[in-house]
Amino acid sequence: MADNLMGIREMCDAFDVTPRALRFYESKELLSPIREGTRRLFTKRDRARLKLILRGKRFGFSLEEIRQLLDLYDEDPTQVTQLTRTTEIARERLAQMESQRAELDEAIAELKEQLAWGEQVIEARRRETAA
Amino acid sequence: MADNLMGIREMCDAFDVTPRALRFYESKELLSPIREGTRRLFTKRDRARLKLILRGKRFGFSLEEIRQLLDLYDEDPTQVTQLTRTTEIARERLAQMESQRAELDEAIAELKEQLAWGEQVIEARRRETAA
DNA sequence: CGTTCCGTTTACGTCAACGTCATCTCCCCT
DNA sequence: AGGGGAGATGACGTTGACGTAAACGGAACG
Repeated sequence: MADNLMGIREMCDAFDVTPRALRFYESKELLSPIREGTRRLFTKRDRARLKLILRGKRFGFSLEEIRQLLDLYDEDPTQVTQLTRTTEIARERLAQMESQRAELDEAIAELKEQLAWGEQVIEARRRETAA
Repeated sequence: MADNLMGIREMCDAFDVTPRALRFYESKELLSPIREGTRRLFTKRDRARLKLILRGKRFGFSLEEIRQLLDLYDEDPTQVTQLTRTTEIARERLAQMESQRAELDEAIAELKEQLAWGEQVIEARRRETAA
């Protein structure tokens, strides 16, 4: 329970990322490990954030977008104005995501059509050859 | 029937791309317009290929992947094996896209939750202030 | 004490898919 | 002859997310 802190190597192994990536995320202010001298010690907060970072990446968000979402998660929620701003940002992102989803749906539908066409042609060829 | 050939401007207008893009595709060997002196003349083959290129891009293929598919296609468009390979690749891509969409849906749901939470907090604050 | 690791900083390199100049050549119009 | 466009050819710029190399510091091992 005392050992909340992880070195960079442990982090890399735990999350399958490179040290360079972690330093890079820190430089972009997505992580803020504490320093023991010059070395980085990652807290449980850093680990939670990294998890979200990696998930965001899988979703196709840019690091900058992820940073904004992270800020949304932990920005001081006592100020109504701040909170209002962050929900605005969230709503924008949501709109983007939904339009992205729509585009993706369209592409999927189109690709399926193509696929069906291709398979049909293959089938026809096979019958020709067989005859 | 004689005027199979299009200048670069016509191509751009017809497909809504920039001249730079067309030259770039040519440099990457995705297109090979004939030359009248120094000028490019795009054939019907180029137009067919460009159509495929743009579709490929909508599907999220890289230009390099598209080039390979195009090459595969005119290596021998009558061979079933080639067509089969293409549909295999397409199916893989489709799977990727669908999993991507699933993740996106998940992310949208989470973000919506966050949003609802934020708005609820704002509402509560407002009532506090009003009281 | 020397070597081997792990870690740090600084800084330049990379890849994709073009955008954006800067120049240059032709051709047409008046 | 002068001007205006369209098109061509370099060649450098851009953005995002790191990779990679250089040069250094401290700890641990034998």
